[in-house]
Amino acid sequence: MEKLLKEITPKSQDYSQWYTDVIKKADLVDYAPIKGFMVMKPYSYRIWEFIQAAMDRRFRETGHENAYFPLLIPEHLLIKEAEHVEGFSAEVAWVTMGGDEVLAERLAIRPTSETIIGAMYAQWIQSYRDLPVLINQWANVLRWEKATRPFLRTTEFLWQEGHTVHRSAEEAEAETLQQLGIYREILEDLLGVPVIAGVKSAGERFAGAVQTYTLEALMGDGKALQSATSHFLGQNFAKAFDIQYLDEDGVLKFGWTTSWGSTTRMIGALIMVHGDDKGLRLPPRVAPIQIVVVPIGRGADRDRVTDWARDLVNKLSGEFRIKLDDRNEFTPGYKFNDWEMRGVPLRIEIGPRDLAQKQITVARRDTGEKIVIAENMVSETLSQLLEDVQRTLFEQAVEYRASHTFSVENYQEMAHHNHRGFFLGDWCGQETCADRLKQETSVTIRCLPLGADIAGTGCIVCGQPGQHRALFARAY
RNA sequence: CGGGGCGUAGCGCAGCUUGGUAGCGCACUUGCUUUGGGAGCAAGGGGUCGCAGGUUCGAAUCCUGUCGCCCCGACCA
Repeated sequence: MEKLLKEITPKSQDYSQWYTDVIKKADLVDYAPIKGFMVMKPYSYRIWEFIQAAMDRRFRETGHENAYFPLLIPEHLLIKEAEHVEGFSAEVAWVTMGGDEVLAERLAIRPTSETIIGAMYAQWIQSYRDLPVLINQWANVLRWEKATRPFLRTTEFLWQEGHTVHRSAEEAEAETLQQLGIYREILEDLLGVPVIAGVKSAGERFAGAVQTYTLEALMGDGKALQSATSHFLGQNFAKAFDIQYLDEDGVLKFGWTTSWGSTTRMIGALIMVHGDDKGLRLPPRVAPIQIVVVPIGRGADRDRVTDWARDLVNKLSGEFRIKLDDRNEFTPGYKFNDWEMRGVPLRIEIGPRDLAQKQITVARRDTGEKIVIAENMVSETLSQLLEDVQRTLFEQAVEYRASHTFSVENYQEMAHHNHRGFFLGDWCGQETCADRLKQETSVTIRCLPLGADIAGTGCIVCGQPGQHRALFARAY
């Protein structure tokens, strides 16, 4: 392997520093002049736009519509659902002044919108004929966090939050799971991030939810990242906000609500799952630039090669997100490293030799492999290669996860792996065991994977009969 | 909120111990030569040394305070 990039700290040396280096050097973000906030630069915002587009399409296909609710929530609304307030009170930012005037009631900057949306739904819903209500919102939210990291946890972040109301518990639960399925598609098929679907234990549940479903992904340092959540809220919010409808039988009933959200944190998952010591590796489906073309040559050769490369780019630009790097001030070697750092999936090199033989040389970012393609095969070979990179990145992530997932019969076994990785074990269901585990090892219950049966080896903490098969890990 | 680290040019740093009016590398500008894995030479531009007090003839350097950022933990997408 050739010399590593000087600007990026190797993952093995210091994973956090590696992450910080990559997000900066790949031109994804800049730190904002306010603690805990970041600027998403065009390169990362474009990735977010691809995620948005794919998700939005799936939401529409499943009958949802977008709407937009206010940024500010009056205090009296925020505190209506007791558990919910308790869960969020520590991280709410408040607006107390309007111009020079002190406000009569302080206004919360939304940490999430269940309350204000619930208040509106209560007014909109009268009859069973008004149900279901299936609305999604693309928005920013604010949570006053103590420790922040770009994408993974920032004070302000972008997300979508879906809020639905249903006539029955069954329908609401089905909605909750359906949306979880969409998140899974986005993470796995679009971002190439394999996830484990499960239900949160009571201690990890969303404040005010009856049931929280989650997708957990394994990062390159062996820590878990909660990558999307979907909540069945039962009638908790319906009762707090008086969301009632008159049913067919003439009886006034409370609706059943759900909420589900996913955030720019998914970009953090993307970076950590695929990145390597040379920088970012982007799956073609979300790569702002899928193919970069680097002309090589000197003097007259260079002009001929560049002209030819420009023609090629023009020809292919309808089909691919392709860019010609004809900057004269950098050498090819510099450009190779630069685009690798930024994670571009394929690089085309065109030099005098290629020109003479009517061929192009393609380098894959995922494997580093170089392939020579005849001119008349370029278009179809490139699309195949892009698909192959997309698939390979996902497969590599699946393999990494498989080799870092361990079944354990007691929690001491986790120490053999430095508490890094996914651990599957039986759990008795007692929060005291979960607390003790966390206290001693910083490992938490990420979820109870859907469809997983207990092994019968007893709770990994107390040894009592297991009630659930659980996925344990240290988490971001 | 605890622990650690750091604030000097756009970035990375040296200078501080022992005070004397700021330097190196990269980046940037111009010119020439270069280009199949981070090019070379030459000439340039750019800094109220985080901020505020204090000590001193004189402070990047010493003292006091303060603000900010990064990392690691505890709490949360």
